[in-house]
Amino acid sequence: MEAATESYRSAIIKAKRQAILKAARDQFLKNGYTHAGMTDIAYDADVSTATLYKHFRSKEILFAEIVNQASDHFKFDFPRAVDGTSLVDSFCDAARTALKSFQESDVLPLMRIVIGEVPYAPDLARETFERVNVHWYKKTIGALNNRISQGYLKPHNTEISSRFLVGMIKEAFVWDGMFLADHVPPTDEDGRKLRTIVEFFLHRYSVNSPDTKNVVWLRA
Amino acid sequence: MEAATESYRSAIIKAKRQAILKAARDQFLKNGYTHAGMTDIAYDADVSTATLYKHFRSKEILFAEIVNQASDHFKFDFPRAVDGTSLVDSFCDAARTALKSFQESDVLPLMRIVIGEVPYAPDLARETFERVNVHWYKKTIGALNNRISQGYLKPHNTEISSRFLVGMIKEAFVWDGMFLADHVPPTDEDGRKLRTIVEFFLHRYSVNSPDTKNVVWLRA
Amino acid sequence: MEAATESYRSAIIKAKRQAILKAARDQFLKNGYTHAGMTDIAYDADVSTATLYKHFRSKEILFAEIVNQASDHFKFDFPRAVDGTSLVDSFCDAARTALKSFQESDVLPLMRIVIGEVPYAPDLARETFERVNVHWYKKTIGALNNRISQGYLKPHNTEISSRFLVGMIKEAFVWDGMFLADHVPPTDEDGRKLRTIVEFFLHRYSVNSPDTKNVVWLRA
Amino acid sequence: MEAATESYRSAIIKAKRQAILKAARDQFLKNGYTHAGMTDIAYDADVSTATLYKHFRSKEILFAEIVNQASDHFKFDFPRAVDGTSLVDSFCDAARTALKSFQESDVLPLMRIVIGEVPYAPDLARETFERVNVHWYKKTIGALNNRISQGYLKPHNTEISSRFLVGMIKEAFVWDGMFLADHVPPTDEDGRKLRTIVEFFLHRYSVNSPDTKNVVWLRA
DNA sequence: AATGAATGAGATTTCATTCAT
DNA sequence: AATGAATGAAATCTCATTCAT
Repeated sequence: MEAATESYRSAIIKAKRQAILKAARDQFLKNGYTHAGMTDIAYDADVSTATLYKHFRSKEILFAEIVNQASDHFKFDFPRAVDGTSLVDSFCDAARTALKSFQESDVLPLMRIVIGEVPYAPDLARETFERVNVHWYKKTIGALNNRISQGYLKPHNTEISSRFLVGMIKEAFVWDGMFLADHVPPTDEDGRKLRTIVEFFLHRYSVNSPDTKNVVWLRA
Repeated sequence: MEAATESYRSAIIKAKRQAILKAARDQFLKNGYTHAGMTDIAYDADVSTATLYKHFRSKEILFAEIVNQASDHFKFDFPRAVDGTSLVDSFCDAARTALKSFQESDVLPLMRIVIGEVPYAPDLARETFERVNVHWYKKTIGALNNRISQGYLKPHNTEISSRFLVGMIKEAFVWDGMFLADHVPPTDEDGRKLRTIVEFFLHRYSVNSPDTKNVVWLRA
Repeated sequence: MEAATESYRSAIIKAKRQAILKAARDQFLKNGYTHAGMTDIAYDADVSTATLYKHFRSKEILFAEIVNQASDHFKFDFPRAVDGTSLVDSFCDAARTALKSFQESDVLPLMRIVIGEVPYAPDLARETFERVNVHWYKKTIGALNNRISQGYLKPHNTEISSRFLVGMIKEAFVWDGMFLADHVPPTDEDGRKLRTIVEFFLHRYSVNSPDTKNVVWLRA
Repeated sequence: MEAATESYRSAIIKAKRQAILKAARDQFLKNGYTHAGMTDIAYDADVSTATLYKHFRSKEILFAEIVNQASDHFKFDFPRAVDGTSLVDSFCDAARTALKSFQESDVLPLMRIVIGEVPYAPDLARETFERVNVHWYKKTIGALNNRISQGYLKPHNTEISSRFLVGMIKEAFVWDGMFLADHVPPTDEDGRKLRTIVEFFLHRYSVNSPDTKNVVWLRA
């Protein structure tokens, strides 16, 4: 009986925690860090401010939790290449997976806030950078190394080339959204855009792209 | 005499205006938008708050002025290619020019704040985006078109390729600084890094890089 | 027990709210709307400004509350006529009731402030007008209609005659107080003044005052 | 020559004074006393604040000047009765003259401000009361005494009866405008309204209205 | 365990008036 | 005589956090 009561209670507590997190996320997304009020968050979560503070010792901690939760959501794995898929298609699939996860995790508007708070919460920014950006690099590096060992790509420094690939993808799909609140990523042409990027990338690194070792660049 | 007096007075006024702008910039850079206090700015500029408000009608307007000033500073022109320079070198020069202007204009830490304020000052963000990002694209497009018309690059859609080039440069030199407050751009290896990017770019678009029209990508 | 605690707490809250209202009223009456400071009100009510703002979201709302409270207090009913009272006496009683309520509700000095704020708070002014002036008219109209149906007054348009009666009473007892801060309504002679007004009124509308249908006004 | 220059200068000074008064009036009418800024007034008058203060030592004095100017404008004289006019018509003419002057002097919106500032500027309020209200009474008393001495009205205390007459007129035409910013005095039916009031008044005081000395009021 | 009223400290902004030029 | 930039003082309001109940 006691045990049942215990677990019932803890279920309620967990539910409240979730309600707080949801309310906080909404507030942060709507109003930014500073203008999201703890009082409002508590009100939206149908909880007293005291309870809110029982769960999260400070606003900063609460915000960090939200951001970390979102960046957890961003942790993705590239899909295995389906047999008979062209190299281009398989890279496109991989890129699409990353982008989809990025968009669905809603991490971008939170990143905006994190970036704005860099002077005040540098550690959180660093952590977010690790969880989002570095994660993306690492996954890409892994995939590239994999293709190299399978003989599809020329051996090369994938730490650098991964940056090239991710850099182009972010430039095309992410950077604008940093500045433009209502920026809706254009899902229609995504396919073509991604394909262009991937082909550009393979021009250099695919094993069956022509060698350029002896090319002498023109003068200009 | 009158004119002299007039100019002396207006010189003082301008000096005060500059003092305010400097104090404000420092405060914003140090504390971000919200935590930079108008009182503190006035104090640092050795001016009463009332005077501060005579010069700038609101905090928002003051901040916008600072951001616009910085992004004005970012307006650069690519250098003309010196005769006998290799294509690679000339592209590296151009990229270095942009990066140098970017770093010297101190626009990055201000962009952080602008991004944090996107929900509250979307217009400022959009304007900054235009002045910084779009400016960078346009200059690059111009340079690329120039090289194409001179026969150094294969004809192609430079709207897209410029994004590739800028995207890789920003990934290498800018993006990290978005999140890391104390990020000092590694000026030492800049040369090598830039060169790698440029060479990667030329692999695809230089007229004397091998054609890949008939390449059939492997399956994977 | 819980209920008791609850009611104890809520009693304190109500007390604080009352303290705020009292302090605010005093401040407004003493200094007018603009010169009454929220800080001072909070200080007088022995409460922090934050608490003050928890109770009343803005100065405007606080003021409106006070005005509405006062005009609620002004809501009066004419006394029933005691048997054997002369018509004059019963009208005087009625007028005295209205005046007494008006003075005790302290609505006049608040009306001064409301009037001063007409351009800024037109709705409050309109509402006050309804609650005070219109209320007075309506009660008077009801009383007049009542006397008409009982056969004491000639049938006539009471919408108009009520204005006459109220207008004369306000001219005699209210209007001066609009302009003169320390104006103490002269309670001594009230009786005589009121009686004169009432008799003047009955000269025209009492059933046993002579008919003037065929009077031809002199030329002048 | 000197004299001419002198008079030219003083003409300019007078013009500036007028510009200030006009700008100030507009500001006060638009924004009320407190929110009308001296800086704005100076700006609108195309004059420096220092010059403004040369002309009017303080805001209070400036405001008083404006109000007094308006109430000067209200100083009217009843028209002489045209031969062959009925008593009613002549009273209506008189009342209309007063009302017209009241409306044209724009004194009402200024009176609103004066009333709002009673706690802060009691002397101005008292003076305005004298210039507007008392002036109105006195003119009316004079006219009434005149009619009495000419044998048109029964001899009586005109200090009291003037109040009755003015009170009813103000109730009908002024009072509402005190509270309702956009209140436009209904010029269409003015005639009928005024006539009703005047006839009501003459019922009691005209020499050829029936005597009521021996009327015994009913009981109720 | 939970409440939510209360808080201290600080935010931005506005004002009538002065005084060096 | 005239300017208008500068000011000190005060205004309203908001915040994350605490603590008596």
